[in-house]
Amino acid sequence: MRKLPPLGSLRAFEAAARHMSFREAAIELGVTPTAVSHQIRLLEQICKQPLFRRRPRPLALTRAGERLFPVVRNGFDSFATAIASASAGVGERALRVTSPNAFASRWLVPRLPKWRDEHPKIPLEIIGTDEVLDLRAGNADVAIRYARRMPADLAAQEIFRDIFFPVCTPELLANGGRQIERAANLLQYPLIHFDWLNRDPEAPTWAHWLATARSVDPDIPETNKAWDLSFREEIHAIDAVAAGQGIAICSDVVISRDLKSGALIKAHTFSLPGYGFYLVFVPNHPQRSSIEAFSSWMRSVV
Amino acid sequence: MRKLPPLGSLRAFEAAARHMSFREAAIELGVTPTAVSHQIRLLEQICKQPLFRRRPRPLALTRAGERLFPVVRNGFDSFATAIASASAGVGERALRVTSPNAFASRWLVPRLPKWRDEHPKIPLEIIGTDEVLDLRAGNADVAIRYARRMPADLAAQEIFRDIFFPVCTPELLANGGRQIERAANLLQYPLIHFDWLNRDPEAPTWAHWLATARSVDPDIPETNKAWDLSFREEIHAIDAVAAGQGIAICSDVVISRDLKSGALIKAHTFSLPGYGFYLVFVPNHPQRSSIEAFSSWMRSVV
DNA sequence: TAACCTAGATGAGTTCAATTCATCTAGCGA
DNA sequence: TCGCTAGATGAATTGAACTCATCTAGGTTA
Repeated sequence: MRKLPPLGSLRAFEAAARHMSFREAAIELGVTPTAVSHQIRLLEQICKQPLFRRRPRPLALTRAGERLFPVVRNGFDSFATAIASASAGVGERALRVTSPNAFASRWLVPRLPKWRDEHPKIPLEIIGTDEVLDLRAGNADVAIRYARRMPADLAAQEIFRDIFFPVCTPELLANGGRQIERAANLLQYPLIHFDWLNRDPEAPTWAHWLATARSVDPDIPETNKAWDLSFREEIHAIDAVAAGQGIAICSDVVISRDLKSGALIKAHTFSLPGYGFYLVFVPNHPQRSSIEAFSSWMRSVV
Repeated sequence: MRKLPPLGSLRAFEAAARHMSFREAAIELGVTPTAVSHQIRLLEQICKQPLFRRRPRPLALTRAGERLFPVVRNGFDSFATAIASASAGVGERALRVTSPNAFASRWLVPRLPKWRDEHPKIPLEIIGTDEVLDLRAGNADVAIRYARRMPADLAAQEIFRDIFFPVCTPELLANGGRQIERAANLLQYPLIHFDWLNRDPEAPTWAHWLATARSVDPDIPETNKAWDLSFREEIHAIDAVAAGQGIAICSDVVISRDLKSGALIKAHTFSLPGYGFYLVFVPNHPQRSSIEAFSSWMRSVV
């Protein structure tokens, strides 16, 4: 069984030994010399022998004191270093943001220069992954989570909700880039699909879009065709669309810049509801103010 | 400037990390789990990040916690070892007694078996030296000091006062071992001298003894002869006397056993006052009870 | 050599950081 | 689904740490 003395007594001892003066130790510790004297006396009682020779002056360590001093000093040095290391950079440390790949690529990364302009002192580190990282384990500071509902296990804020509709390059369309009026006409073009990780039957896939659009427009024929081109990840489907390879059902949020620039267009007016983008973080996170700044910026940036 | 957190918080953290349980840490530290929780939270605030992941169970260290834990554990281990080493053996440690050489040889050492009989649990370590060892520096626990007056700088007790008179073996004397009546007759024998460290003009040397005895017995001739044989240390002079090489002015205390056994005799009745034997120790010495036992024993042992 | 100054000691009284208590929450297992 | 358990929260309490008043010893200076 490990037995430790009151640690305050070690603190007083070490400071007095370093300064070889109770008075100076007291100044360093922000107490009176008497407090130092009491603590050292306590430690001497525990050790059952003197650790300092007080008389005659000057103060000197006894043999036992000399043996103990470097052990305590080195221990405290290592504590101070480790604590400084644990808390260092937290203020200066980049805010680590984890986000689904598509959102990181199409929404976040293109807007980073605007973040840097607005918040030059808060560097961001972007961790693009479709995996859900454990924030409590410290793997990231803040997560952008794409979910149907507000996550309940951590602090969360809703930033956006998106909708899904057919998207392609203007050049792809035979009508000179104007929106298609009859949904059935979409079937003349290659349909690009991507997987949804959660296997939600209501996820806005082509199959779901077509089935739902048919209730509004009975002209859409029943078909086994669900897609012509399929990708595992959303970001790759978007890349294929942008390369003019077909039409995909895309999130209006993720491709908002492409829509605004005209690089991509809404191929048909009918849309399906998507999910929400939530900013998620550990409650009372030390970088809370940076997180709040990031949240506000996300809501306002165009 | 080195900056340390409240050490109690490190204590709680380390115990919780070792047990990977706040509850068990609390049991070890003898506090409630709440106290552990508060301390760890305080430390996390200082580090500006979590050190433990509480949810979901089981409790786990964060990355920062993992980095801090071995540093703190190792530091505390080294403290506990050093403190145990500083206090170990103090209770079991021999009482270190420093004494003038002559007293150690002729008085103390021959009586050690009696000490062992009476106090089997208190071993003695005898440091025979005519040097004055610094008790405050922990070089010895208790000193037998031979001085004219009670030492004032430390706790002291007078044990004996001695007197000095001519001493020789019975075989040395031409009259069959009977005491010499006329002091002048002593001059027919080799006079053995030893140095007094303190150069006291009233120290009981042959010169002083003869000068003082002459005021009582005018028959003692003026003489330049101060000694025939001289030694640096008292113990060597006594050894020469015991070997039948002459007569020395000796302390009745130091050679009390030799006088009692008849190995040495008082060569003449005239005596000079000596000094006192004082037992000296650091006030509030941890082995105070052993010191008191030693003091009592010295006074009573024959 | 005496007076003054300073650093550490002693012990009673005071203070505040550490701790407890009462209550709540979340998640784990039966 | 319910009961149990471990950790969290915050106000109230406690006791170790600290201060204050006074003393002592020794170091320096005039």
